Amino acid sequence: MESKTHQVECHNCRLANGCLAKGLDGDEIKQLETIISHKRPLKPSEFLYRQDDQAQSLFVVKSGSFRSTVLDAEGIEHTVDFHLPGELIGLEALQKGLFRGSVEALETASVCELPLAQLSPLSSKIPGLQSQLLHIIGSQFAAQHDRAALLGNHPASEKTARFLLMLSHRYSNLGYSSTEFNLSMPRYHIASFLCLSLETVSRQLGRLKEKGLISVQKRGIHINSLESLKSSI
Amino acid sequence: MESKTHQVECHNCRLANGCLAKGLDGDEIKQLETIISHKRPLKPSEFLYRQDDQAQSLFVVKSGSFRSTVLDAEGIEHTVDFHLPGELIGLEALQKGLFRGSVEALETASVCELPLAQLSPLSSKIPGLQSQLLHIIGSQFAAQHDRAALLGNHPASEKTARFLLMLSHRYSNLGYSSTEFNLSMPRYHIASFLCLSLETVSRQLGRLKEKGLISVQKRGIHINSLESLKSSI
DNA sequence: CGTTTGCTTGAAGGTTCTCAACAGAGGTGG
DNA sequence: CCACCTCTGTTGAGAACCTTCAAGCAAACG
Repeated sequence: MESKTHQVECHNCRLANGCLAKGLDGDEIKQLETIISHKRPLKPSEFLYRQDDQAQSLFVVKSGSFRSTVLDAEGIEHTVDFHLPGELIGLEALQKGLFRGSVEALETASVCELPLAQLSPLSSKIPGLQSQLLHIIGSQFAAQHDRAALLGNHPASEKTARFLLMLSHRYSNLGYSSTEFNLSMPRYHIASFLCLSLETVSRQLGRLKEKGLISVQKRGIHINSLESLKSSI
Repeated sequence: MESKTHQVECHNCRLANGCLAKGLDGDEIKQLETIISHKRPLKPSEFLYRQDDQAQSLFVVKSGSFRSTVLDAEGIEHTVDFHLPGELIGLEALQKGLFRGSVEALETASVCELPLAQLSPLSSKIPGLQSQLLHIIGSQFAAQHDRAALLGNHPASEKTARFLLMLSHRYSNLGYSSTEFNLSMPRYHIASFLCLSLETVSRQLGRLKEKGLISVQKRGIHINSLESLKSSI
């Protein structure tokens, strides 16, 4: 059952136009579908892959969300990023064929699998695929720039507000509400991502609530005014 | 004079085997050389490009070093990375054709210029070039994972030691000494990169010196024992 | 129904930042 | 040639911020 795959249908996937299939014609999409497979859905806290695993494939998040982590030399885990639907995972494996971090499902989640051995030749054959691949790679780098600005030298209050605004922006790009969403990760994962203690994150969310900028009910976040939240930074 | 270009000779460049030319045969290298140009060398603190500039090209550091920065929404500058010879710069522009950060020479420095419009078709034609391009992209992602582990949730003393070890490692990969090198950036750029105040960086370097782990003379760093420095973390 | 997990809140303590003064190097101009 | 200024780096003292330790609560789970 582990390796059972399902039929892939990029042409009626709602994510297709933020994904690799964007800009391809019907025939090209068919070729792409032949190399893509689906693994069975992952359960919460199940690993998609682990640091130092051999990498046969890249993955695109189809549903749910993921967290990627690295272990440093001392064995301390750092949360590098969260991944929402449509995002490409595993690019760091292009260097040596090894995954340089682990990726873990935060909730029930599914991915499309792109075998590296077939992706590269196919992208040489289909120019639109190659350019879309480079486009997506570029967005990942651009996102990392944004993340650097988010995490850099800011007090905890700003990091927390920026974190919520980043999620808001990403959900909005996916067609979801930009002011109302559920956090798919616990406080200590947010803390690890923002390089803060979990108590500080909890307190900062509390302060944003006190100020009337957001409403918080456990994992549920409601941003009362995007503008006020932005200007609070 | 601004746009004067010089002849490019990948085949006798000492960086070639960490660069795009790696694994290409003589004829393929010739094709690559036809699309690469050199700009005149940049002077210290001169910009290679600025945030939101139109991106026509990617760049590879040929000599000297660079610093890349982002401005956040509030106009605060963050140092995202330092770039040493052999490293590819500008990948974040693959998304929208705009540079998402600025890149500034830290000293007299030169680059090879790779026009995007010609790089993509050429890499379709030369499979070895495409795979080497993906390989380099992969190393950039891998490096970002390492950076996350460097910067994440550590006290200032560890960040500083890790920073020196990272530079040591990178210089060593370039064939330079891993224990003796000159910092090409002032303390406040290190501080901005590590998310610390410049005074804290200065004090931490002082403490590493007091402990006998390193010698510091302005920009000159000598690591007395790599092992001791590592185990001090 | 007890245990575990996630979250909140309080108090104390430590780390880092800010403000400030100072010193040396390098460049400029009189 | 020297005075002057700027830039860079060091060092100190106090304040602010964040972390750690601790206790308590609610919801989820077996």
